[in-house]
Formats: sequence, structure tokens, C-alpha cells
Amino acid sequence: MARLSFREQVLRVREDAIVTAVNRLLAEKGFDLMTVDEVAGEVGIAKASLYKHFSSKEALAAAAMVRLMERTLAVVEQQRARTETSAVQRLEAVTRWALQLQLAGEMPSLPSQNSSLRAELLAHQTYLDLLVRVSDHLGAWIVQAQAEGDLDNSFPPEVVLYTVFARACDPVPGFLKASGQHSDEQIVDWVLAVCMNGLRGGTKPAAKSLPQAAAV
Amino acid sequence: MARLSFREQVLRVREDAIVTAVNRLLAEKGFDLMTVDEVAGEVGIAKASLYKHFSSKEALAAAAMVRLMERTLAVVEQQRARTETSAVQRLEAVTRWALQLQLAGEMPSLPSQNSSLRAELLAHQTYLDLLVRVSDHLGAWIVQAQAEGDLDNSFPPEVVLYTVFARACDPVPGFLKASGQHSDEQIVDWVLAVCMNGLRGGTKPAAKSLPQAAAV
DNA sequence: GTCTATAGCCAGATAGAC
DNA sequence: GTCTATCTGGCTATAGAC
Repeated sequence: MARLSFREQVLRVREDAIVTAVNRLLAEKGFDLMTVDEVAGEVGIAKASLYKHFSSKEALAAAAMVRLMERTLAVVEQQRARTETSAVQRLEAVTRWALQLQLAGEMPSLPSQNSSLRAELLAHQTYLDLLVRVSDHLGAWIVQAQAEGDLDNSFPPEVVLYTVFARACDPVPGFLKASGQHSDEQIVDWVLAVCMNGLRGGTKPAAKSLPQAAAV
Repeated sequence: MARLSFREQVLRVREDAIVTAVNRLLAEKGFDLMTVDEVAGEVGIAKASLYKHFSSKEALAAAAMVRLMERTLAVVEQQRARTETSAVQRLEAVTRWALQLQLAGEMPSLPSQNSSLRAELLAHQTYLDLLVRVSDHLGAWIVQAQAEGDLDNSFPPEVVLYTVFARACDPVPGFLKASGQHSDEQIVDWVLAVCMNGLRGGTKPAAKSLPQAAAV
């Protein structure tokens, strides 16, 4: 890795701050309601300066999604290194992390209907590459978990994969949090339990199951 | 019910056509990307004429949501009349209907973040009344199903209710449909199975005994 | 109530000085 | 690369004739 000049480091730090602001605003208001003025205001620079770093609002969103995928891949790799855990446990750990990220207000969400945004993402090689790597790892765990009887093997792997991905934009945690009656940890446990129980299906009997938690 | 004059009937039919167009466009593009010009174009009238019927874009969306709630309540009442079915079966039937509606491209979706839209809906007495009636019926079924052992009673009823409601905007059916490899019926079966299996429960998530993924 | 035409506004993007 | 100031287009909403 070549050393960066001082100016390049400053550039990096600034762009990092921009992406952080975009990430937060995307999580808070979504793409359509986020304005470029807000991003500039949060970073503390002029809007025109933003456009020296990113060529469009869509490019800003894409940069935030790239960072999300990098973070996700890091979590996946971390779980991959934990050789003592089963495939379904790794899958569950990554899903738990995603739910925690969402409840923390750091999960950027994009409208899947916006076509200009879709085009930008589908043309973004780095993003696509990261997405494929994450999907491949998760997909391998899914197939393995199905073979081990930990996930219902009557579901096509893509059904399981999409279901796991969809936890990133699940509205249920937000609703439960808005009711103000439960801790974040409790909310994550419930949503994760619904998700994993649903994917486990009827395949797996009690052989490997944990002791039943007492009903609360 | 008073008889309607001819002019009033014409008005009804026209407004019905407007709401139908709004409903379809909300399902296709969502609130932000839907323009009032498009609605007028689809109905075949001038935009100014639209504003004689509905005072704002938000009011248009609210009207579509009222119709959705009316349709939902009708389905709920229909299930309520089927005395031979159990509570969990009725809950599943309503959820299935919602998934089918979504796959048919007739499920309007609103951004929960838009504040002006939220305000309009929360001030709309008819909408709120319908929402409460639907929630009450579903809530009663949930409690009953938990008592009968058909749903995991360690989940608070609101967790179950929100999970069922969230199927209306679940992105998984759309992703599976986009892959083009499965029939709508098959997709509904899978998503519904994941949902109901998850709520039925039986075992607790394994990851609860695992160390949490470190923040990255 | 329907239309054409337009007002008013806001947000994305750019020009040009420094 | 940063700024201020401005352009541009598209959208909601309305005026006013018929």
C-alpha cells in the first residue's frame, strides 16, 4: 500500500466524514427526503464542495452502500474465523448484527423503486463485487445449515438469503422501539427469533436445541 | 342510506377511478416518486380537476389507504364468519391475502418517515377508525391462538401483530418474483410459511448464547 | 367541474472568483 | 478545493376562463 501524501489523507478524512453523514441521513430519512444541502450542512462544507467529491446525489448514496457492504463483509469474515460455530449460528450472528445496526440508526435504506438509483448501483463495480462476496458467503452457510438439518431444506437457498437480507429494512424493530416499552436487546431477540424459527421450519427436532427459555 | 342523485353517482365513480389510479401508482412507485400529473394522466382528467376532489397529494394517498383498510376489514370480517376455522388459520388467511395483493401490484406503500404524510393520516378519522378495527380483530385472534398453543405465547401480541402487518411491505416476495423462477402462488406459500413458522416458535435462537459480533 | 396556463417553491447541479 | 451566488427543471398547487 503506497503511503498517502498529507493532502490525500485530508481528502480521505473529509470524504469519510461525508459518507458518515450520508449514512446517518439515509438511515434517518431515506434517500428521497435526504437533501444534498443537509449533507453539506452536517459535514460543515458548502454544497458545491460536495460535488467536487461526489458527482451526484446517487453517487453519495452508492458510497454509503459501499461502506455498509464493507462493514458487512468484515462481520462475515469475523464469523468465518470462528471455527467452533455452526453455519446457522454464523448466519444468525450476522443477522443479529444487522438488526442492531438498524436499531442504532446506522442502517442506510434505499427505495428499491428509484430507477436512477438502481442504475447507479448496478453500474458500481465495487459495490456489486462486495455484494456478491457477502452473498456467496451467506449462501454457502445456508446450504451447509440445510444439509446439517439446522434450516428447513424445503426452502430454496435464495428464499433464506433474501429473508436474512430483508432484516436490514424490517419495519418491525422500529415499530417496537417506537412503542417505548422494550429494550433494544429484547427487540432484537424477538425479531431474530421470529426470523430464525421461521427458517428453521419443522425440519429440525430437539436434538441440538437449547433448553427452552421460560415464558416471560 | 339516502339515494344518490345522478350527479352524485358520477362524482362517486370519478373519485373511485382517482383512488384506483393512486392505489396502483403508490404500489408501483411509492409516494415520493408518484406525481400528481401522473395520477391525472392515468385518470384522464386535468390536474386542476383532481384538486377539486382532493385538496393535496397527501389527501390522495390517505384516500388510497382508507380504501386499503376497507378492503382489509372486509377480508377480516369474511374470515370472522368462518366459524369452523381456528384463530391462527384466520390470521394466516388474512396474511396470505395481503401477500397476494402485494404480488398483484395493488398494495400501496407509504414512506413511514414523511412527516406531512404522517400528520395527514393521523388526522384522518376514518382511516384511524378502520385501522383500529382491523388491529382489534387481529389482536383478538392472536391472543386466542396463543392460548390455544398455535402461536408462541412468549411473544407479546404486538410483536405478532406488527410481524403480520409488515408482510404488506415485505421486499422478499418482490425479489423472488424478480428472479422469475417461481410462480406467485409458490412465493406466497414460502413467505407465509417462514412467517407463520416463525411466530409458532418452539425453540429459542441459538445465537443468544454466542458472543456478539464486535462493531466494525 | 373541467380545462389551459402559470405561479411559487424547492432541490439538484453549476459558474466563477479566490 | 472551497466558497457564494445562480441556474435549471420539475413538482405542488392555484387563477381564471368557460
